[in-house]
Amino acid sequence: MSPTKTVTKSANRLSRAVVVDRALELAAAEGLEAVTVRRLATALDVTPMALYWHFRTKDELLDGCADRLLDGVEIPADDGAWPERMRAAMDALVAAIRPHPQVAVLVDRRMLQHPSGLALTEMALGCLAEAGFSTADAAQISWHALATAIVLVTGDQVDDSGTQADEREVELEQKASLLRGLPPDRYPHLLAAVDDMVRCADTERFFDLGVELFVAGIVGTAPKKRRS
Amino acid sequence: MSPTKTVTKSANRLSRAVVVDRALELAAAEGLEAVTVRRLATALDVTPMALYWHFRTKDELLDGCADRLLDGVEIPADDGAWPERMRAAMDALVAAIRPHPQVAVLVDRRMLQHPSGLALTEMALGCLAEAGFSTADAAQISWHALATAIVLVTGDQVDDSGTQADEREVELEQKASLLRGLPPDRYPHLLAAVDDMVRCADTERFFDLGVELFVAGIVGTAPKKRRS
DNA sequence: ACCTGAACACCGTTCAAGT
DNA sequence: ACCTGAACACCGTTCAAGT
Repeated sequence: MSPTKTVTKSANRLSRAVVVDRALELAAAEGLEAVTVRRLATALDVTPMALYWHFRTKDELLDGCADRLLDGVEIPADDGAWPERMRAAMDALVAAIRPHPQVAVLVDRRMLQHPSGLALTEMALGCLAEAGFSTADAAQISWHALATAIVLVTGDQVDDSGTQADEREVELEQKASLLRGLPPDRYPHLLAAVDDMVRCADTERFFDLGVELFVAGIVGTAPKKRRS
Repeated sequence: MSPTKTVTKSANRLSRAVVVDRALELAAAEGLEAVTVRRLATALDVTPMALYWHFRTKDELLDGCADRLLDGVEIPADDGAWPERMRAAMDALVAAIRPHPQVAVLVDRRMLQHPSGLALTEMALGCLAEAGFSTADAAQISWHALATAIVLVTGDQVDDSGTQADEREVELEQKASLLRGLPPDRYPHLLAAVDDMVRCADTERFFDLGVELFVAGIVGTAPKKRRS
């Protein structure tokens, strides 16, 4: 047999890539707060300090994770009407971070450090300029777009501590029954919406609505209105 | 002299209220990650374990901080057209959490646990029902409103670690000069907007634009359009 | 070049005890 | 009722050392 098949030890050689791999696995399995230098090290069968050869600090490691998500961005074609391009840019970002909701928060810091982040931002700023916004407004709206994408992805998910599936279910049910105890005369709408408040029935609709809402907001606020 | 004036020790008696006070001060001064059971204890001139008499866990303490922010909400009058009421609700929330940007993130978990949070949510759901949204959509939009308010407040601020004023300034300048090194042919809009991307010139405009954008999005997406 | 080992200054929290 | 003290199982990171 070739050594690459038997010698798993040497196959387990550390590198930024495999560390990030494991970090993403860990985050997916037990939440971002479980991604600890020490836990990551034991998961990689290595000393905590081994990681510090490949990353200067833990923050740099987390940046690596964020960059990995941004690597997956598929930059959309930059043609067509600006609202459609704006939507395409947001969809591309959302699609890239959706597979890793636990680490989506980290993308914020890397957006202007990563080629894909820069490309999407440039695209957004182009749309917003075309829409007639000042550069100051455009800048704020573009970062708002990023924040919206992140919030959409993270909001759909486990978030509340590293609890998993079943634990989460009882937690949600507690929250629901607490809401159901509210006085019906003062909270009619809330009581009618308890189930919808507590858990999201249709994830796809959730993302669509979120992006739709955002783009509609820009269109509605744009100084130069779009001709039909 | 009366004992209340001289005996500062007994004036320093612990209570949930004074612990939350100090926690908010600490967060304001050095960031949320500086709010540690042990640091908070030394700031209060007390043993770390003293806090555990008043709060079952650190999370409960942080909930206390969030509740404090929500206590400050001024519930707006629930009359007028729904887009105006929606805006009033968002403005009220933003106004309440703006004074404590560092702890704004914590509000998310408490919104449906706190009277003011419930009142604002009920109001928002009422607006959205009037606008013709399904309860499912309304629920998602209302939590999106909350997320937007929080993101607006936290986005304006120190956020990147507990760095303060001057440190932050050099950090921003680094980011800016990095952006200025980009190829001008590929990133024309980005280069034109570097200063606006890196720091927010007009905070008031930032909040207005954020809320405006959100409400406009709802108006633009609403099944029942508003009659002028 | 790549990793280990021991040590440091931190965390949140439990549990038994003091007053 | 309200707080202290010692202890436990964790953190991220530095620094010197191994191979």
